[in-house]
Amino acid sequence: MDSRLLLSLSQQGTRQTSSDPVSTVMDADWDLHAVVRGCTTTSSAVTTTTTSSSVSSSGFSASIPPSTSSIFFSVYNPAEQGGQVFSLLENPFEERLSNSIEELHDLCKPFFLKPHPQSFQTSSPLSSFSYSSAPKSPHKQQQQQQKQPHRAGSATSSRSKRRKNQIKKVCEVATENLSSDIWAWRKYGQKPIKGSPYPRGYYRCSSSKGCLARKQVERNRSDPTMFIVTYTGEHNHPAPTHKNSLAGSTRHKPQTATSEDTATKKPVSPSTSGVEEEVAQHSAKSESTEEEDMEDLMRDDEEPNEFGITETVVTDDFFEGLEELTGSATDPFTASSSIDRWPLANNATTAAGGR
DNA sequence: CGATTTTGACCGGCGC
DNA sequence: GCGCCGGTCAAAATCG
Repeated sequence: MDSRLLLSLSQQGTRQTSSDPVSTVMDADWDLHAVVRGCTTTSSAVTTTTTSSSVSSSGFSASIPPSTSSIFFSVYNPAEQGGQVFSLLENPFEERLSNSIEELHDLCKPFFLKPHPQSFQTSSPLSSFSYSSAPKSPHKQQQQQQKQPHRAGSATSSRSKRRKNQIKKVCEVATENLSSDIWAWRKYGQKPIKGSPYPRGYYRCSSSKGCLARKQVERNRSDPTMFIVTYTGEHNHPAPTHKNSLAGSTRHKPQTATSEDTATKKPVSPSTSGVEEEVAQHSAKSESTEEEDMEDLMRDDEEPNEFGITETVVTDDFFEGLEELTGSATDPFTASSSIDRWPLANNATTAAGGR
């Protein structure tokens, strides 16, 4: 029902005070925050990459569902404390959208034109989406590669400096689209996050053993219908051509299962487990068709969008911006139906890994 | 039997 | 230097 495309590119040197680990990504002088919010009327209509009003000069592309009823782009430079907000209502994909997209594109140019020294992976849909920060130190990847069998002592080197300078891609994904992830993910942890009522699930790519890709899924506290998916690392293997062909795809549990069930079990979308499982279950019905549709669309396009529609490249100020957007600009569509089920998952999960 | 999830513990980055 | 907290590990449980 509510799908949004939230695009946020940020480069900033004057980083806003944020302790969020996400905020360590970029270093530059300006910040571009493009928020595209689409509100689709039906959950089945969500995924479309075809009408992409894409800003793709450097591989960045944004797709907007045709049924989008309203779109907001906000472009701001935190250094100036200001910004422009393009509000596109009604028929956003007509002239005005294109105009605004162009505007946006112009605004983005400085960013897009920056060289991409390090794309995440060429075969991944994310690659079209990825940006690269100064490759200061891919610590995490190194750590993972060096991963040692014993945690104590020897493990120390493997985890060192894992947080800093880590390249992350943050996406806000609607519940319906959590299943749109084409990759196979295996959950390896879950933790309650301070300040958030919802736990965060940690996933790694299960398609390939040495794959360094990581994914974190967390429910958006200000908009529980949305999930914040953070990708780190990169896949070292091509994306599965078809979801059903995912290696080591997740198992299927009967409906009784609280967690794994929908999410990881759907052969198609293992990505949605842990936190989002309830929601995934909730939307399970529509998923089959939805995904079929999407795959059709994907086939039409060159590359599938990993998240269906709602993708976000976010760095530093994602959550701040998010709060502003979802908070101040409350949209009626976010009142969710699936939240009700959340407590279940939450209960089941919060106990996990906590401390 | 292999793959995945669950979950408590551990480790280290980071802020104070 | 200390404590908090996020991220990861790995054993156990579970499932197909």
